[in-house]
Amino acid sequence: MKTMQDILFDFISKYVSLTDDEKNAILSLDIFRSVKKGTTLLKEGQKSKDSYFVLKGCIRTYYVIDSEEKTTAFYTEMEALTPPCVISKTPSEYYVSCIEDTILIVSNSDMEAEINSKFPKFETICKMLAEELLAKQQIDFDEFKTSSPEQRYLNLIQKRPDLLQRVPQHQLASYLGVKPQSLSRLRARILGKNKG
Amino acid sequence: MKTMQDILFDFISKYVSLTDDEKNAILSLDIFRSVKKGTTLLKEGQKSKDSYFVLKGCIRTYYVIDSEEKTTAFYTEMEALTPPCVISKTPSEYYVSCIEDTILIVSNSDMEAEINSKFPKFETICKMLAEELLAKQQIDFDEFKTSSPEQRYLNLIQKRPDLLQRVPQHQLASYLGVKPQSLSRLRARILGKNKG
DNA sequence: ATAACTCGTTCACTTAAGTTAAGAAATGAA
DNA sequence: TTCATTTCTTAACTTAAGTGAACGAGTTAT
Repeated sequence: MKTMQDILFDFISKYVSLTDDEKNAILSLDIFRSVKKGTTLLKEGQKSKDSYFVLKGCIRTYYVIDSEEKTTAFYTEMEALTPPCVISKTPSEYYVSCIEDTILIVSNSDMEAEINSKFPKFETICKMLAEELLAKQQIDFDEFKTSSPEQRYLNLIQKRPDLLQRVPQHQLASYLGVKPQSLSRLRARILGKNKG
Repeated sequence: MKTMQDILFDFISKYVSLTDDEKNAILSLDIFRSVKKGTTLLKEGQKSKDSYFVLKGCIRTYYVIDSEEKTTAFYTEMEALTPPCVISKTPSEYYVSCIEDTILIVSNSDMEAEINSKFPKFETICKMLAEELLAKQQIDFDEFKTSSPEQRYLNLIQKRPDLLQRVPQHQLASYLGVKPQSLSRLRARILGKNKG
């Protein structure tokens, strides 16, 4: 049975190899955190220096626009989120909350700077991660722009089928860029096509 | 009158300060490149290690889907593009071409690795740039998801009014996620509203 | 147990985007 | 210049998403 630490180091080993010293330096930071379903990690208007890495569970980001929640992203196992407000050093424009009981790595940007100066290798990890995420997100954005809500939904079934199970429909809807009623209708339409 | 080199170093100075040695190391790479309007920098299916930084002019990325061009991004002065295929080391899914006579910095990922090992400071620049771009793109994506084509167009007028002047309508249309006819209609609609 | 909510679905109606086609205006090439 | 091509707009029609309302199923709180 893998511990959370094993999971973390397995992940990092995809990018660089770490010495025991470096591993201990990471562990000494005490960054693992367990949070209950429903917990809000970041609120609109708040300032924060925390980044999140999901080891187990699921978190989502959402805006409140005209007193309506607009969910824009889900982060599940092995996915990382650095809210834009951490980079821009301005109050957050959105909320981050847990939609399942979740185990996270929470890293503070000050702490990161410190470990970066001690172990330059971490700068390399972070750079690679950021570049990889940027490339991935570019592709996601391009797919979103070039497809219809129905295609996006079918695409989601292929790429992240787990989300359909673990996320409420109305949150999925805004993630797909439509209203919950439209997602219902769109699903009924697809079902009809497959039958007829 | 600013030279292209001045423009580059002014930009970098926003992130870190460079010694003359470091500046010379950059210049010795011979990275400046002038390209004519219409030049294709990257084709679908091609492999490449080149990243682009626009000093003057405008480049766009587009997919060809069902023999139709789908423009997904424009990069203008002081904006950088590292195509996903450079990160993933797979053939490119899209085209990159110049829509104006353009002056670029073209940097090769091998070359970057070399200069990174000589001057660790560059790793820091790249990391900051990547993180900043990631944050910026997250916000762009969120705005796209949470708004209608009309809102996106109005948003574009606010945020990148220059694009309306320098980019053909049909390229703007797919950038906004609609067909050219819909963009025409949508613009007529907005005009009508403003007249009353 | 019941009342109040939330969630997902459905329906009827409105609004806007996709589609097909046509024509005017601008651009480029011979 | 002239011819051909591309670009932009408009229009009529189709399709799908937004809106407001209603309903039942499942939760939560009292």
